[in-house]
Amino acid sequence: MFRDNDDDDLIPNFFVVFSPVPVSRFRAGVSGLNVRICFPKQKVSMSSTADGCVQFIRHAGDVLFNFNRLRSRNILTDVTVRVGGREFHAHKTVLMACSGFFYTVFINAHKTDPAVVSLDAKADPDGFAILLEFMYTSCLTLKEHFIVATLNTAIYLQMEHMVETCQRFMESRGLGVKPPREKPPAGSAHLPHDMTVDLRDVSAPTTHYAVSTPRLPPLPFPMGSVSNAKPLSWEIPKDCRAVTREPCSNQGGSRGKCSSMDPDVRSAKVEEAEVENSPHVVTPRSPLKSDCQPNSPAESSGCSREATTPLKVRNWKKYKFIVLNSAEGDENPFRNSNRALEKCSETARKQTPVSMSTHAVRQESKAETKNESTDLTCGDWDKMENDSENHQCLHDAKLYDCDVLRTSFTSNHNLTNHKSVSPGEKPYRCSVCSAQFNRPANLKTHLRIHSGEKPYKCETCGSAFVQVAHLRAHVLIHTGEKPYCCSVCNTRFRHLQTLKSHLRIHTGEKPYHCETCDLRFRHKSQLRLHLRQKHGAVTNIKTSNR
DNA sequence: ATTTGCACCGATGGTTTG
DNA sequence: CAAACCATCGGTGCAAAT
Repeated sequence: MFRDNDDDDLIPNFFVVFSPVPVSRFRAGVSGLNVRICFPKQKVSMSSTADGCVQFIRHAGDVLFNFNRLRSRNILTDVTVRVGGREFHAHKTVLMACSGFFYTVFINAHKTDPAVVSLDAKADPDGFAILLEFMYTSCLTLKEHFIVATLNTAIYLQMEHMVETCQRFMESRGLGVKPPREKPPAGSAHLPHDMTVDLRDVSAPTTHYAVSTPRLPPLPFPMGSVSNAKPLSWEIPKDCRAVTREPCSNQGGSRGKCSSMDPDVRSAKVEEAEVENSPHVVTPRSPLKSDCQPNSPAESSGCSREATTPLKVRNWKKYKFIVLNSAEGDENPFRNSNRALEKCSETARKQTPVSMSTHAVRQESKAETKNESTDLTCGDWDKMENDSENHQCLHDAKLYDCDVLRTSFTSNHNLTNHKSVSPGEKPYRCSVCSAQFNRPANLKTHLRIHSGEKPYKCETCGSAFVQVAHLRAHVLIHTGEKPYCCSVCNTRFRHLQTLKSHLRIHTGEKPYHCETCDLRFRHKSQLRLHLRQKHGAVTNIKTSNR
């Protein structure tokens, strides 16, 4: 079963190691789970190899962690493993990468994609749960109650490092193992003999077929008498004293290779195994692998729960909103966005006229402070779908208008406050540059420019910012989030201003006007350049429609 | 050479909180 | 009601793409 993590956050799948430099000196972007990093060669000092390869030291672990989160939400899981009446959803690629058994099943199932794999009854569901968790977390939970189940299942799944680890665990606890009651016949394969696989035809997903292993496509190596093979089984002796067991040929050889091996060679291999593993104790060996079968994940020297506890990356929640959050088991984030929108709308109906956008974001902020999972909020919807007409209805709250400035306020109270301080009144003056502000807070923010104070630091790269909004915009680089979508061409942008600028391509708007020669430009930089080249100065830059 | 996207920065003002 | 929080805006410069 899936072990829920203490921290519900996802972590980005990259971690850049470099000396603090101005963020403008590099560009980084993420598309989904892929990261693209471009560095100017001379600007950044970083951890890299001589050939310029940038190593993302947490990448592998973070990717695995994200896979685990996907599994927990049943997103893109493409196989159901049935073990002892229990069902486990997982990703084939992960199973293949960790288990020789699953590798064999899936690599040979290219024509009939198995959506359900039923394991032999000898595979223990508790043991499988432990091993499955290991596959996704790199953390193997060993308990005496389940050690035999784990060991047997590890053997069944051909996870040799798990087998070895289970054995070491048993030895360390003074537990012993009995030899199999029946010595497997020579040449028997390690692959469980009576595995059944339900094959679901892709074109007819509701149809299930049950076939036995021998009817699977050919294995990488000859299987020999698969149907006669007996899976290994150990039992903890009642007296828990260490006992010996006999070498098993089906453990020491390659998967299914013994049958086709020259008898002399096979004999030599068995003898070699016996010598290597002492006369009485044989460590189950991993079957040889085909060319591309991955190694079984090995125990990390630093393996511990602490080591696998993800570092909290606060702003990863934003990425989660778009990619992975939403309700359990729902693969479409936008569907959940609608759900969240409905929730937001419901809330809006109950609210007095306040800004739902701000309100929702505040709720998100609160929830984030409490480290709670939050739904996509109205504000997030704003960022994701700027053209949401339905959303507008949420903001049809009663407004209070200022007839002088032609602005609106959501409460008469704020309108009164507004009128008490008119824009011509800026009583707060900067002692350094004499700039004036209408609020102390604005002056306070301004003063940071002079003091150099940048209290908002990015936890990922260490960049600091004067305003928290700047930090929020910045972290989008790390999360890869591009919340602003062009409704015309679906191009996504990280910043609203960029989207607005982009939309001019579709609308044909050219708001920057040269009054001298009546030329119009889409970007201010174009106008500036024009003025510099044609008129020799940068003056009177005005925009229309503003 | 021009267009376009990106990121940072300073500022403003709506809203909430205590 | 002051302080704080927050979203948003406009501006700027840079660099990649065309």
